Amino acid sequence: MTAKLDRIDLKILRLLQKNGRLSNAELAEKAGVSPATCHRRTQRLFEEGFVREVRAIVTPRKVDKGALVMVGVVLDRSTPESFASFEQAIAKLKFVLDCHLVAGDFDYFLKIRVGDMEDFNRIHGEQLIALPGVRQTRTFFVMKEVVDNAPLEF
Amino acid sequence: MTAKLDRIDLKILRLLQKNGRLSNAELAEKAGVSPATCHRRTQRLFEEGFVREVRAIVTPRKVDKGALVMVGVVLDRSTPESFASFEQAIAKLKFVLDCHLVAGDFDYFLKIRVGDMEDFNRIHGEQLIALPGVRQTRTFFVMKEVVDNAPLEF
DNA sequence: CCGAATAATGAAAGAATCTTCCATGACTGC
DNA sequence: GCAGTCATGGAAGATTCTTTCATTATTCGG
Repeated sequence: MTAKLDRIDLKILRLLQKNGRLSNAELAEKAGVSPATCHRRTQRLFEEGFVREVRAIVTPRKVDKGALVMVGVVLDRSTPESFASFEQAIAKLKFVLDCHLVAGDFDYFLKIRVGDMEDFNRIHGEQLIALPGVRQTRTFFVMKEVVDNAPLEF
Repeated sequence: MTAKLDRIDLKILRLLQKNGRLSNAELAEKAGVSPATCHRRTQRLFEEGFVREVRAIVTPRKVDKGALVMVGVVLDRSTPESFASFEQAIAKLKFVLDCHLVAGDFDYFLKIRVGDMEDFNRIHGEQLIALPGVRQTRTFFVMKEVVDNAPLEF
């Protein structure tokens, strides 16, 4: 990383992480280089995949997705086919923000956003426990979002 | 929500969620309105907080943060002071992406990004178990990121 | 159903920005 | 020291932003 990114690249990355809609002119000024140089640097950071995407982050509560739920999942069998089948199915569920295969007491951890508890209970009964190979789930309702999706520090 | 956002607003929000650096001209064309109207709509969506922020999402692996760990935390006491103290301390730890107070077997769930397991072990020993009021932690190393930080569907 | 008031729209235009070209300066390896 | 490579910033035409304004659509009381 340090081999590929100098101080200016890091500055651009951090600025864009804070405000992805900065104009090239503003970015250039804040980074301390000319607009032309800044444009080239930024383009490279995108092309080489340092920036995966630039995304507007919508306020969940404003679009009726104010409830957050963490769910631990245990599968019936720990076979590659079982995992693949589960992962294929979960990728289609739009309310799943995170799905991670983990080592420990669970097979998967899910992070789910829905409108409210009632909403979740319906989804849990109709969609989650119906996923292929699910033996049991453990639900952790989030009562307070202390830190949610903090920007990456580097 | 449906009362405040019409079809065009929703289109703009979804387009910006997919590509936060779309120019107003491109946005206007894709949304099917004039640049002037699109500009006003977009400005309103920002001003009224429908868009929390626009952020470049940096590829974790590219900046030596390729390892993801979920951690369940149990505190010694379940008092308001105990929670407040923990939350205040955790907000200062830059490697913590998520920290949520949950109902269930744990008090908090953490989502943490570090360089590798060794990195995590040092952090766990030096910083996590040293947090105020922590009785025990349970670590779930992420072996595969099936879905990470998916965009909100609405 | 009407009409007035309010709100939203798109064309237009000056200001700002983007994006590329190019000449210059800096660094590298021999 | 020197040739080759690379990064830099100025310049400028093309594009975009952002506001103004006249027009159209919508709302609401009567």
